[in-house]
Amino acid sequence: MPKPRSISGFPEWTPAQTLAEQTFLRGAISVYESYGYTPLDTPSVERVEVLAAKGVVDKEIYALERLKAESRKEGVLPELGLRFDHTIPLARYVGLHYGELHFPFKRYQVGKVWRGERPQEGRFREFYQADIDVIAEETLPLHFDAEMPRVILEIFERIGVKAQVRMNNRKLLLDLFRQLGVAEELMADVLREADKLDKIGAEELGCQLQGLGLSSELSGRCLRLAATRGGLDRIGQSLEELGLKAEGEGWEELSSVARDLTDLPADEWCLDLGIVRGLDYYTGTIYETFLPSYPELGSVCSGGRYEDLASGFINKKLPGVGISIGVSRLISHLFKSQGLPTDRHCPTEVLIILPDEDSRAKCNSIAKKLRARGIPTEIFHQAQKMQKQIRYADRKGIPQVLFPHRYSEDAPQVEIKNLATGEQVEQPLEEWLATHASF
RNA sequence: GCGAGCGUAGCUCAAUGGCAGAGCAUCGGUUUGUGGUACCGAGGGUCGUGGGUUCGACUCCCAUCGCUCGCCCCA
Repeated sequence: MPKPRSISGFPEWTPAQTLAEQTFLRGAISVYESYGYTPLDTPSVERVEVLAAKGVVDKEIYALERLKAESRKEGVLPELGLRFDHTIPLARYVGLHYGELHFPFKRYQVGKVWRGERPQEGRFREFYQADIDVIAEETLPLHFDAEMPRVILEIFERIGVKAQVRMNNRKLLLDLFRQLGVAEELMADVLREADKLDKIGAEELGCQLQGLGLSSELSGRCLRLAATRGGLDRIGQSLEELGLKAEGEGWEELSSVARDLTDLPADEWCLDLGIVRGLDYYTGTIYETFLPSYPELGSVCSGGRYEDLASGFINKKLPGVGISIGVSRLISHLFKSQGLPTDRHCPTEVLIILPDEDSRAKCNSIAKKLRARGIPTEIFHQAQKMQKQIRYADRKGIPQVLFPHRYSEDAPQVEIKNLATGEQVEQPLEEWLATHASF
């Protein structure tokens, strides 16, 4: 028999952790739906030609083949691969089903994606992403760019974790670095480095920029630009100090989104000219989301606007904007730092004690009433000592234990013990249900 | 692709080259209508795998596989 082992980069949680993760996902889904986003569940597998947009076949794409593929030849790519995000599948889907969709198309997709990376802290090869995107025909109102942070902040509010969405605009970013005098051929490298400001610090970034051939004066100005963060006024002021013009399409877009968000608490979002995003396809607003309580975690949720989502698949102009929560990275870090409770090992809210075999019918009838109220209920499986039955509930983190001993159809009295407080009440079942109907 | 560290009980880890251990977890018990704490007890091991050195290897050497953590990259 082979030894059971874990596979690097493929996280596997305990039941308690899985429950916490699934609860988070359900919470995210319910917020997404509250904004009208509709679920989409595309296959895990796409054709490699679809995944390899722009003709680039990345080695991080996992291929899918039969174990004994007859067709495997030297130099011939496999036909199928596992999706590495939800955006490419969405583009393919929209291209294929264009005629059946109503625009703006607002969809969410929660599921696993796969990347053949070298795993390390916070980087997995299989992980959950929870995406929302809006796709429109021809033009997509900027209102949707402002909706993304609203939705995301609401999800983090649910789990009681402070979050801050930082936004920038690709056009503005390019415009400003050009104004500073960064040469076009260096732009990609400069931006890639500028994105690391938070991670490596100003001093190291300065060295890297000069290493690229920037003068010390220019690299200093790039540093100041990348470090610019705050509200609209603050950004405008900083640009003025740097002698840069706050104008143009990028500036107008970013300003408009910012004005749309003025009702949100000031510490939950900001503009940040150091946000770059690696993806080539972002063309407008871009987002990164940070948790102030866990600065070491980096961005847990990012995305942006793209002018042409599906142009490779259909001859239409379909702009979109979307954002994606890196659920696995987030969750695993919260587990490590006790940021998410994992005391519940199962969904059970109430364990019904089984005093003896003759009471089983009675217990079943009580359980049925509880379940009808939406209370996850289990009956202990064997008429064992009470202390064993209660200990079972305690170890699994089941919050309430119900003693059916006095219960009868004529006098439906139950005793219910709260294991957290040790408090025990005796009252008619219906009466207890009326006060505990919703967990 | 590059680099570093680590593989011993379910988990976290000990063990000068000389009998394989602890804590936690699990299970049982401390007189059976009430958990957590405490005490007593039990089960559980091809020391990742293969080779070498040695009277003798968990320990030293080589190889291999795996895991972890960095770098690169991150559509």
